[in-house]
Amino acid sequence: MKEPIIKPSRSALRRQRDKEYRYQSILNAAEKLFAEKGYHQTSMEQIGDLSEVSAATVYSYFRNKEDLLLTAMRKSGYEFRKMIGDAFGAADHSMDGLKNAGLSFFRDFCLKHPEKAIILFREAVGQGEEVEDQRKKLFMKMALDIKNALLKLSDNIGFKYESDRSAEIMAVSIVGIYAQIACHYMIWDDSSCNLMDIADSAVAFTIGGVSSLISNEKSKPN
Amino acid sequence: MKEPIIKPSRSALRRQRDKEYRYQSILNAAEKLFAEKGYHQTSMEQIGDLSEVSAATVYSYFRNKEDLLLTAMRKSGYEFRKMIGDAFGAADHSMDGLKNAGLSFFRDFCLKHPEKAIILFREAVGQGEEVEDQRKKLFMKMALDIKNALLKLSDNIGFKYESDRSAEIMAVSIVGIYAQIACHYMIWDDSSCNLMDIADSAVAFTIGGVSSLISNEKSKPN
Amino acid sequence: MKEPIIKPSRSALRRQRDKEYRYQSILNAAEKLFAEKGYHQTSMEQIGDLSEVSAATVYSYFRNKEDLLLTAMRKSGYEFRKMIGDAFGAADHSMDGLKNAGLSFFRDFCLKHPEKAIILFREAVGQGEEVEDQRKKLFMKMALDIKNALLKLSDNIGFKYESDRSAEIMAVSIVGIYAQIACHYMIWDDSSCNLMDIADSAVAFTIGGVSSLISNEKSKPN
Amino acid sequence: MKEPIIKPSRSALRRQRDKEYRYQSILNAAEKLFAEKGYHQTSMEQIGDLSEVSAATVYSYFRNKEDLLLTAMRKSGYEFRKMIGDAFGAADHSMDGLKNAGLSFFRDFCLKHPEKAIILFREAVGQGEEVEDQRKKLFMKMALDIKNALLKLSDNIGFKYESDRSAEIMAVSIVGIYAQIACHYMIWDDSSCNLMDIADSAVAFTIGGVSSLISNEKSKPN
DNA sequence: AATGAATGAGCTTTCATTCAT
DNA sequence: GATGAATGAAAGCTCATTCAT
Repeated sequence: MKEPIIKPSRSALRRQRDKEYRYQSILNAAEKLFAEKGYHQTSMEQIGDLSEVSAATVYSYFRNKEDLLLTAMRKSGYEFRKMIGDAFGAADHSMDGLKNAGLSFFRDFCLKHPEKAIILFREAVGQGEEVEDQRKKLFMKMALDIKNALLKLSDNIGFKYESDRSAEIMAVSIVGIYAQIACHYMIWDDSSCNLMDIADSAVAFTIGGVSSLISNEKSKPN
Repeated sequence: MKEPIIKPSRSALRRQRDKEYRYQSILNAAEKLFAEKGYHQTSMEQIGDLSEVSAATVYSYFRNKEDLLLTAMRKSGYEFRKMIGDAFGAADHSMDGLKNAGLSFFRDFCLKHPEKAIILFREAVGQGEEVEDQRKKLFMKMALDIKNALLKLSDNIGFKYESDRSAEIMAVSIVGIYAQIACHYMIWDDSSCNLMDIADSAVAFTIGGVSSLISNEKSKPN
Repeated sequence: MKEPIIKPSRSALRRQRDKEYRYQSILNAAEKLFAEKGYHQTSMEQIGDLSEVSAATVYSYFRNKEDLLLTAMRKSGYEFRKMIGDAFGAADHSMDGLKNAGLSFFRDFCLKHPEKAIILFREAVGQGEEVEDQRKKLFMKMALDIKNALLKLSDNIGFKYESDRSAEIMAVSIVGIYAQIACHYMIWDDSSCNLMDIADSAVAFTIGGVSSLISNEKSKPN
Repeated sequence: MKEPIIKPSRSALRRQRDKEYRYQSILNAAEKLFAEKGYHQTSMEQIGDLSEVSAATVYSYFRNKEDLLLTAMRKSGYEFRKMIGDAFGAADHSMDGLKNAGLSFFRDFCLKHPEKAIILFREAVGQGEEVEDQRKKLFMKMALDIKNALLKLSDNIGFKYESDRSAEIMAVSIVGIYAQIACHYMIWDDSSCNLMDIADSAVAFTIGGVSSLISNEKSKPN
């Protein structure tokens, strides 16, 4: 049965647009405040103030405060993964891709959206069951992405890792490296100015670790 | 004039011992609960209940709830550093020492005191200014320890890193790797059973990264 | 460009009125309880109960418990001063005005609002720095009002006091007399029935004191 | 039956003396702190600290905190009454006696023991049922003393007041005057330097009030 | 749809007081 | 008798969340 196509009226469109705009401005406000003052130190009223609505209105866009954090985290996670994926793909899944992905993380993610990095690596940590559960899922996906990239890479070069596990562990390690470097040099000790130099070293370390395992495998029979 | 030497009475000694015991049992209770239910989900009363004192008594041993977290974090941090330092030193600051330190972290720290790892890597994160400040200091010390170990290592082998910075970044990366592996395979996905296998791989990755940079340096003129 | 005139809607007006009503009923409840049971013996919850709101609501109308006491004190102080001022003015600032003011204090202030007198002369005393500071300021204003009345009075009669100080001291004394009489015969020893007889005597004493000083001055060669 | 007379041993005597000394030093500490920081702002521990005993020891000398306040108040009250009585008696219960008593209050009581005045006129006010009850009794006794003095005075001069009540009211008023002047010029506005000038005026006002009523009576038939 | 207002549900914290030693 | 230690009992206060308008 065909649904009658209702052409949305002009005002309905505007309303729709306004709504979307509100949603974003609230979310942005939350991100900003969570990153700046911390999740617990931010009240719903402050989020309302910054996004120019009342605290009650925030509730018609987000289930609750936790939902705001979850959404912000998911969004950041999504961008993280996209960035990594794009960078890796752009270099045909080569070793250079791995390098690019690492540099891109620092250049395009951390430096451009520090608040996202802070939420992902600090504010979403230690905030109770539901958040932790989502964070776990997200980080597992991130690790999986990297693991797949590593597998593709080895495929391309024509070697394989000792085990599937091995690639996974490397992936998890890489996530750890990036997270810690971001935390250390951007969040704690504001070295934003020369973060890219640091990034170079960190990426070199990463590549070194990966290569060494690949080489090791290479020399092995089988 | 001779000061009378006040020999602590037997009862005073016992009281002293009792007090120390209380202090420890409260701190242990807090660690356990923070790790199990989360910092914010734990009330002072629950800590009192578990350590068989009243909440008010908890306050005569610790300034406030934050103080408990800080103390727990500091303690965990201290043990982390000691473990790493001992393991590295036990192998004469050689490359094996680096390996031992890594394995020791997983074997003697994570598996034996998972609640300490959880506090260090999860519950102490995202808990406001003071805690964050202390955490930063602690993690910087941890990174410094590892950096110094790396420097000693290179001295022993007779090579040096491209720069001081370079060693530092490796150290920070190593902290990141360990933290993330612990989080991933122990906290999230309880693979405690075979954590040591995972540890092997992670350590291999670490060693690979370090070696590669050392080798790279080696091949460089000067 | 013309600003659109925002006419407050009917509902907004009602809300405004409701709010004002709430504020008053909370303040009245606090006054009643402070006077009856004492400031420290009254909890925020009890104030909420009596004014039929929750304790949390009390906090959205008053900063804290102290704020309630301060407000109550200020309000009582304002009414005290108004009453005295009116009574004195109504009799053209004559000696009769002084008398009227005294009688009015007992008749219209103490007997009609005993809780206000109790707050002013008992509950606001000895309650810490901020309250004491405000109380001091209030009582100084009260004394100043009376002093000015005394000065006007002497002007009217054509005599002057030995010094400005002298009038001030009389004023302070008068405040003391009224406060003590109220405390003694209304708060402690409920003689409300014949408080006005007592008032007559107290006022007579006051007038006597003032007159005597005026006379003394009169007889002095300027 | 005759009690055997036990001659107290030397050590028992010393113990007795020590105990008395402790009692006084605790009470003094409490007076000092109550006057300086306020009753509620003073904790038992602080009282202990200042008198060099533990808070628990304070409880073997005084029933509770309220008891300390009550004792301090009673002691101050006793000295107030003694001072007034002596001064009045020293001048043969004449009008000069009244004057002396007033001056003595300011000179020998307020200036010498400001903390006593503060406790009597500020800290003991508004502190709950039991304290208020004792305070009432004390102030009634004080008023009665003065009333009796006034009656003796009128006897001496050969006139009488309109009624017994009349003398009582004057007495209460006088207490009020002294209390307020002390509060105003010593506690609030530290005019200790010239408090005696102020005292002169206040006493003059008092005497004026009394005289006027006596004169009034005198001129009346009967 | 937006919001002012109300509140439930906690939580931390303080202290006077007691008691075993 | 002195005291270190423990605690009961509140109290003040905050905030995420709900709901009537």
